[in-house]
Amino acid sequence: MSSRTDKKQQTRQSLIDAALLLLSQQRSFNSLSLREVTREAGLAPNAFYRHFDDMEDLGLALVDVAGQTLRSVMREARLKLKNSESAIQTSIAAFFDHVVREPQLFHMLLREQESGSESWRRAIRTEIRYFTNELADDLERLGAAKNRPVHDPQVTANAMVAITFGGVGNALSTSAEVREELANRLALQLRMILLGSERIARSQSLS
Amino acid sequence: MSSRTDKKQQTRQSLIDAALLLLSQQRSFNSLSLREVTREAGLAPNAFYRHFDDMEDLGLALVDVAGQTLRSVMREARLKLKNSESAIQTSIAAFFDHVVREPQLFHMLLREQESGSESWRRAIRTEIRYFTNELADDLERLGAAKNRPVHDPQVTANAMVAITFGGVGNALSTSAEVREELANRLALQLRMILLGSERIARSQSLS
DNA sequence: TCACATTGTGTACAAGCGTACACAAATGCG
DNA sequence: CGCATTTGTGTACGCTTGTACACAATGTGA
Repeated sequence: MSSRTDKKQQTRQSLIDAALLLLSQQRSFNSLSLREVTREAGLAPNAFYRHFDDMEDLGLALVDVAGQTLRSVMREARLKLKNSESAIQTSIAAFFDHVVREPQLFHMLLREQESGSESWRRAIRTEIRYFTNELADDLERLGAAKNRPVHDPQVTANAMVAITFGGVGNALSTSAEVREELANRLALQLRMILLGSERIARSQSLS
Repeated sequence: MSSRTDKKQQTRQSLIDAALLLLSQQRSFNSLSLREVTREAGLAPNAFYRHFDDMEDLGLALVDVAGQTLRSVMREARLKLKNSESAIQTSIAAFFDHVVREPQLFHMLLREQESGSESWRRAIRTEIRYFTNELADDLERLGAAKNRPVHDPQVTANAMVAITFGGVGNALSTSAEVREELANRLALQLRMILLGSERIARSQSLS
């Protein structure tokens, strides 16, 4: 259709890509300057304003992208999950794989959860809550199916997500071997939570 | 003795205090400028160099302070812990109390764990590992005393710390009521981990 | 086709930054 | 005491930043 709006989306995307490229392990988003991003994208500084109000605005777009990819990864993992025994292991593996292969987005999510502006934090927590909710559903469903009850799926899922995100954060900055060790440790920790949750559920169903 | 070195320590501290003051919920450390800090401390910009090489250097000093206070809080909590039944609840309460009353230091720890330079991250992880080790010791000792075994205390403690730090991070930006709810949720989650760890320990001691 | 709206450029400016340098005041040591 | 060192100040610089303004190119709709 309109070749104009196409073009616009394209350069908008190039700004996003530029920001993502500049966003390395060591550089936080708000250490990026508007000029730097446009430079990387091969644009004049002023062109930025044709697409975003602000650097903060760009940041929100990034959070959005990160959330979408996160959800898509989860969906994939859930598909693989059906014909597998150890749900935890495969899910973690998928998650690690994705995050390690494309660390910038996830790392930004992790970092700006604590550092970003109020609106970013809200956006990020919404994404994480979304993630948590889906996991809670899974837990409840699988728990019922396998006759392994889960106490307060929401809280249980929240714990699992918190631990996973923290663990993955650590894993980002290490070698592949250490990473595998971390993945195993994480799996063990998740199992602890599940077992504990089950135990509480059982002890409560008695009374 | 030397009134000179005294004075020096004093203004050094004033720089640290100034940085801490500027470090609010919304401002990350590396958004602070050298000039800003000296301004807040009532000094000329150049005076900064008499005390620190760099802003990064100042940051390391802050991490150090944060680690010390964190450990002191833990020690206090451990004292209270001896004559109490529910170890988890009281520990969490102490931890929350401290962190909420003086959020800047802890929040910086949390935030720069992901955003800071390599050396900061190392420093912060060292502090956290320290914290984790002490908890692991406690777990093992208390577990043996109460005949409630703990599987791999290090890993168990790591999980508890990860969850606690994440939870406290959330708690920093909410009202007192929500905070109490979060504290309760956290306590439940920690209990899950402990129960799960115990379960694994028992099942392994059979084989 | 023609006028308008849109997207991007070039120039410019004021502000803030880190830091180099020369210097003042105070302190400590021989 | 007197000289050297230390701690802090004032000035000055070159650089980067965000953004305002005028303008060019180009696609769009009447």
